Amino acid sequence: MKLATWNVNSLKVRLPHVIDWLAQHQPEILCVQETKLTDENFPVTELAAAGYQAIFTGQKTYNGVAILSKYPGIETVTAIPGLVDEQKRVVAATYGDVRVISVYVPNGEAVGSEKYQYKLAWLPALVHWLKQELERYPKLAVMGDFNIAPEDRDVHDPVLWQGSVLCSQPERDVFADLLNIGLSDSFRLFTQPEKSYTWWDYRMMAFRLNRGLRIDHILLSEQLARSCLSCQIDKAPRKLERPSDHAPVMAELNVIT
DNA sequence: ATGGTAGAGGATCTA
Repeated sequence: MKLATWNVNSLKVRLPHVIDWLAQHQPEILCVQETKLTDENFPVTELAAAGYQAIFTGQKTYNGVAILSKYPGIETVTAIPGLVDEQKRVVAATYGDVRVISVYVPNGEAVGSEKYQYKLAWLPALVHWLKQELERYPKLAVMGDFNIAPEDRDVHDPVLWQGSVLCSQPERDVFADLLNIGLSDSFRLFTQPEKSYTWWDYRMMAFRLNRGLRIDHILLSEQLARSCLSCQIDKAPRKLERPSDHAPVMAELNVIT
C-alpha cells in the first residue's frame, strides 16, 4: 500500500500535475493540502476519470484539505472535534482498517504574531484528537503539511532559521509530543540523503539552491510503522512549470488493502 | 535596497 501527501497550493492550478503524478505512482491514498477550493468546485469528475475518489473540506481562497483514494472511505470527519475553527484544515477517513488523516497545520507567519498564537493553540487540539484516534484506530496514518521542521537537519540553514517560525522550540516541542503519543516520523525510519527537504520558497531561486525545509510529514502509528518499507520525497514535480512550492512525500507499507 | 514569487481575486492577504 502506497500512501502519499502533497501540499498542492491550489488544486485548481495543480490538477494536471496531480493527475500525472497519480498515474505515475498509483498510490492507494494521496492526502492533499491547500486545495483553496470550496466543496462545490472540487474537481470530482476529473479525479474520477483518473481513477480516484475524494473526501474533502474546503473554503474560498485559503486552506482546504482532501484525501484522494482508489477505494471508498468511511467514518469521515472534517474538523477537529471540539475545536471551534473556521479554517478547513483536517479531514479523516477509514480505508479498510487503516485510518487516514490529511492535515494542514497553520503556518504561523512569524514568532509572536497573532497567527503564531493561533498555531500554538491549534496544535495541542490536534495532538489531543490524534491521541484519541490512536486509541480507536491502531493503524493510523497522519499526513500533511505540519509547518514544522522537526530538527536542524531538516533546515538548509539552521543558524539563519534558528528560533524562527517553522523551527521555533515551542513548535518543535509539539512535534515531539506527536512522537510521544505513539506516532513515528516515517521519513526517519530509514537512512535518507542529507539535505532532504519538502518545501522551497518560490523566491530567491530557493529550489535551485536547495534552500528548503522538511515540513511535510507522514506520521505512522506503531502498527503501521512496523510495516513501513520506505519513505521518500519526490522532488520531480517541483521541477515542472508552475509547480507547487511543496514536493510530495510517499511511503510504502507492507499492508494489503 | 528587510528585498524576492505565487495564488486568489480584483486591493491586499497569505504563504
